[in-house]
Amino acid sequence: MTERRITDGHAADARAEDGHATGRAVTIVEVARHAGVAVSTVSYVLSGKRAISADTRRRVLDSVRTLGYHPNAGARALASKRANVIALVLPLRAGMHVPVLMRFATSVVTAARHFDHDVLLLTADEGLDGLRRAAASALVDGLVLMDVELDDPRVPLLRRLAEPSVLIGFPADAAGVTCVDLDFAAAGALCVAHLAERGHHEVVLLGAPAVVYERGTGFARRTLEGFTAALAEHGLDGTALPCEEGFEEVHATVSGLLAARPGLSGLVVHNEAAVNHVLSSLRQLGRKVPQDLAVVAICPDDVAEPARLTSVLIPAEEVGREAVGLLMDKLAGRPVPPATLLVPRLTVRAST
Amino acid sequence: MTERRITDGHAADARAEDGHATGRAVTIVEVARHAGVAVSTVSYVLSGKRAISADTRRRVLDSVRTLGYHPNAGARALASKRANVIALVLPLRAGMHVPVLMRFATSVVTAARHFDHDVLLLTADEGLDGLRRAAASALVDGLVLMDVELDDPRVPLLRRLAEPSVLIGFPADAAGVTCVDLDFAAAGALCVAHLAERGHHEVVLLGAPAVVYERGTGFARRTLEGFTAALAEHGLDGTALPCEEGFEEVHATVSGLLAARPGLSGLVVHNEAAVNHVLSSLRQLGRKVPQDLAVVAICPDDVAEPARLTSVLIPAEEVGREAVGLLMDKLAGRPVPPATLLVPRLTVRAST
DNA sequence: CCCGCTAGTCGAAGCGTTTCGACGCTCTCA
DNA sequence: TGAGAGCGTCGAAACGCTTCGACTAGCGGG
Repeated sequence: MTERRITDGHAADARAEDGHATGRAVTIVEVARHAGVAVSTVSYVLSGKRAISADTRRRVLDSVRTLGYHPNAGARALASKRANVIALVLPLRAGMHVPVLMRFATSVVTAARHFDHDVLLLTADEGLDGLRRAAASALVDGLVLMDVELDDPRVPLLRRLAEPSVLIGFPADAAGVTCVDLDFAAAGALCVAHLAERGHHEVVLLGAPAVVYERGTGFARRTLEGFTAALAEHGLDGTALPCEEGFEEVHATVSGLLAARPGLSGLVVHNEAAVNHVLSSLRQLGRKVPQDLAVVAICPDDVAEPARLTSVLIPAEEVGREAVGLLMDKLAGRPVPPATLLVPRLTVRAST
Repeated sequence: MTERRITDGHAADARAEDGHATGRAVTIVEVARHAGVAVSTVSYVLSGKRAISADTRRRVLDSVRTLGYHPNAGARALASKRANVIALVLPLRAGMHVPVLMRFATSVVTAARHFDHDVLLLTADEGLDGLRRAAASALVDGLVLMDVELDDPRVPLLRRLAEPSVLIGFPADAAGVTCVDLDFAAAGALCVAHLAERGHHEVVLLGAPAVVYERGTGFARRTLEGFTAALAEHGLDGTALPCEEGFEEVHATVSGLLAARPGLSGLVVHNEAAVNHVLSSLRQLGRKVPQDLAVVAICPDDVAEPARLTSVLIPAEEVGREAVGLLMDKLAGRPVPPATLLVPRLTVRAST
């Protein structure tokens, strides 16, 4: 533990008389008095749940503004049984691609704000208790979970929670839960179709590290299935290989692959950590992209863009937005589809 | 939703059997009845704010457990005027080093949980209104802000907010706010001391791009000061140079530097974007690290580690923990120092 | 022997909202 | 012309918790 050093100085307690920022909070009672109406009327003006005359509404809103009224979140939650807060459960497991995670997170926050909700951050390491606590204490109205594993212990808990939830990703048994994700099978197929269209006859999928497949992670497996099916459909020759993430391993894999398959002309890379190594490796081996070998990646835009890679992007923003939308539907009692697969889109750049 | 439920006396619910996860929430009234005590007694057992006999305490805690009671967060917040939630304000500006950001965030969450607080995620793009809203609605008890700019518009607002806050980083005018950060001056000095100890006599600091110094950014300037002072203290020869971030510029700077200072044997790099370029550049110029030139970096571990660089790391976890600790102190009315500087630590790797 | 303590418990008054039912109105239409 | 049907507003009852003051024992000191 690092000791801390204290610099001296003085905490000057500056507190300006600058409107609504400090001091005891304004309550709805004061607004009502100021506007000359009943408390309930103010509430109805603000919620719009009953008709209010234009004149009254204006007076109330004026008072709200001049007094700087903000409803007390706790009181509101208590009375309405709605906290207007959703939980975002983030993994902090290493190995996740952090920038993508962050994009998910911010898109969830932004989307939630559109529905006048805030976001409580839960980390996965608090485990089941965290979820239980947040739900049972009515701290949150619903949950969005990221990085769902195939056999995720949280899923059974979610099923029996009163609070609705939406998963980003698919567990093995998705019965009774709502899931959103990119349609990775379609993404795999799309890459193959693109290469087929470009006239390639022999293509290989370079995927996640072997351990990811063994763990049976959903998206890796689904990409593989889509890829394989599309291979057959388009009558192409090819196969899929796991791929580690260090440069040395990638280089070994790539050179082995090229030696074994002299006819290989297309590569699909679904491994954001390895994709740049693959390119370096090809360069070192004297293969030009796309002349000698076409490369399509399935990865976030901020990886594909600088490398000028043709890619299917991971639409983080869209997924987050969709997840929040679904959660809001569930909160409102609207029916939602159990599974939402976002249609992949391929962006052609310089690598094919 | 389960709206009605008539329970008389002992409620034999499915709830207790299946881990208290579903159905209408248990209230403190039910706990009190079950334990045969007054509601207030239950409250005091749970909060420890009054003496309770061992026997009563045990009975109450038993009831809490068997009923699966979780206090309602809204009601608690309303009655106690404490939400037990703090806000974490994250920038989503591009250009931030995202993995570091993430480490900050998780450490804040973890630390907050230690104090039985949760974390509400606010993104900086909601701007001042977000802060104002969260504070005024009593959604949160306090705020932790990251990525504070020198002339940050949020600082004046914070000064006048009733809710306490802690900044990670220093604004130009830090009067009236509480700040935490790594002690960059000490970090600069530490690098010099390390090189002096290794017998180097001439060392140079490669810092942030010139524009950053011109803008007078706090951490860059503080590193420079520490570096310069330490140079004098240890009787070393040397200077400091700004450093752009593109490879070409770095290469030009480095080769110019080596030409101008044939005696140069140590380099301190405080620029996480440029540090790898510096290494490549030295390699291209045929200088071996550490034989011909020793290099110390001030950068996150995940940059230093793969490059095997001796470095002073940015202690994200510690900063987050410290920020939360300070915020809790302020919430408890304990006095806190206006500025807390974390003592830097140097990790020796292969580059010196 | 009474007084004042302290430890342990209780009852009840809030905390600031939402929401339900009720109450006048004013219209409309039979 | 009188019975509904809205509309617009109000008052009061929740919501589930914390906390304050009060009360009862039991106990040591003057």
